[in-house]
Amino acid sequence: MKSDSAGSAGGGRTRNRRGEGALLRDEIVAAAERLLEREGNEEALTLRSVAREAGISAPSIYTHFADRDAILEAVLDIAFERLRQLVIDAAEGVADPVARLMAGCQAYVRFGMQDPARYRVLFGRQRTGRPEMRSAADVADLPEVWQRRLEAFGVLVDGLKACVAAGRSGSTDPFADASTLWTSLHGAVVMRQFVPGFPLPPLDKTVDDLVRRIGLIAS
Amino acid sequence: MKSDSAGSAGGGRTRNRRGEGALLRDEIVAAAERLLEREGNEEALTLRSVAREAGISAPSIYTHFADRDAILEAVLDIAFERLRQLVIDAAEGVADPVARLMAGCQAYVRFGMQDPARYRVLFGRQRTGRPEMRSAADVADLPEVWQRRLEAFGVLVDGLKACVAAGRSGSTDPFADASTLWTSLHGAVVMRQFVPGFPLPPLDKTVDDLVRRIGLIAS
DNA sequence: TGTACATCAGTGAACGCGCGTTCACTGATGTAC
DNA sequence: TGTACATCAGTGAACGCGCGTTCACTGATGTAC
Repeated sequence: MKSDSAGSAGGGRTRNRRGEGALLRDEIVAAAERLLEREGNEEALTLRSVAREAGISAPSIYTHFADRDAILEAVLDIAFERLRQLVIDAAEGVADPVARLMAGCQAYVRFGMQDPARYRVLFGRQRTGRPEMRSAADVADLPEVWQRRLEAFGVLVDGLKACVAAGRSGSTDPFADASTLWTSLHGAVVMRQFVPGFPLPPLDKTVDDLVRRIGLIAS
Repeated sequence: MKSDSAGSAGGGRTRNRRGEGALLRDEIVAAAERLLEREGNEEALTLRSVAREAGISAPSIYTHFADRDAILEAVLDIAFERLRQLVIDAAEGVADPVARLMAGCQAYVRFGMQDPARYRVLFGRQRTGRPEMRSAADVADLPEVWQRRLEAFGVLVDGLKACVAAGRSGSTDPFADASTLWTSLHGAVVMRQFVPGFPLPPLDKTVDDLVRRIGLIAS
């Protein structure tokens, strides 16, 4: 039944009008997103499966993407933007620095839990192009590649610094402690997905503990 | 040059004598291990690649393993055993409970960093067969699947309990806190592998901080 | 001790599959005259 | 206003690849008589 060409059931898409070929690019990305959400793993995103999902032939992809990896890159960008927005929105408007930091962290893990496939695209496997560097005390010190993608992390660093400034945190190296907090949140998310039956504490409790303890928040 | 059959260069293995066919099983597992170490990722372990590495034809695998997944299972068992042994060895003989807990945690992350592919086989991707349960206060409460595979985790739980008993930890729920410590160690390891250029703190410093802060060790 | 035979370890060729990528093409649509 | 033509969006068939798995087989080795 499933065929390589055309939208498997009934309709079949009508091709874009002349000059509007670029629209297909968005349709392809949207198809990739749907597929990622439905299948739940990155490997399901093959060039051919994306084409099928989009209701076009496989070669049509090449008009808009150089290769399979280019599609994944596009999905990656969207995912980073989504995460960034969620974290920033959650922190925004919260005045108390501890509550603000907490809200950002909770939003981060919520994204990871509710959108596991997309989270895994972001942080799940080795990527190519890994810039190296020695140290940093601020997000602004990071190479541009990191900056673009880790704005969400910046919220975390700034949040902890604000807690220190307000005398609510005893951290003497907020960048380092925020980094450790970040990797711990990451571990909390991915391990919950890896061993879903294991009796780990409720995630929001864990996040609360991690922020207070790693962030050295005075109780 | 590379051929599907025989050991690509020169020799070619001599087949086992009658009655010693089972020896090939170990050779296959050893080949899978070598391949995993060399290639660094689980996906490199295909039935055919393992056969090539072992210097045998692909169908020969079926005498000893039901299918591709069965090979991976064997590798998995070895990896769990290796991790278990490393953690237990590290903790053994250390009298001070805090130092003992610390030693176990350092051994855990050392395994993860030095043997990333093997670590990823253990904790890197979703697995089939996920038993569910609500809560636990002790490793003994866990289903057998977990017990067999998480003896290393048990060392951690016991270690924290010992700290509490010695009045060195303020934890009121050692199982939960040990769980959080575990997922945090996991995050520290995998994130360092994912973003190798990112200026994260030295891992042993991070482990020290995590144990003291999440474990509520009195300073 | 010699020989026929059963058993065992392992092979080679073949299958169908989905993949990424290429190529020459088709047919609708806008544009120039 | 009518028509030839260029352009553009997208297709269908084909390629070679490595994969997991099957099947009928081969040839050495131990065993029964």
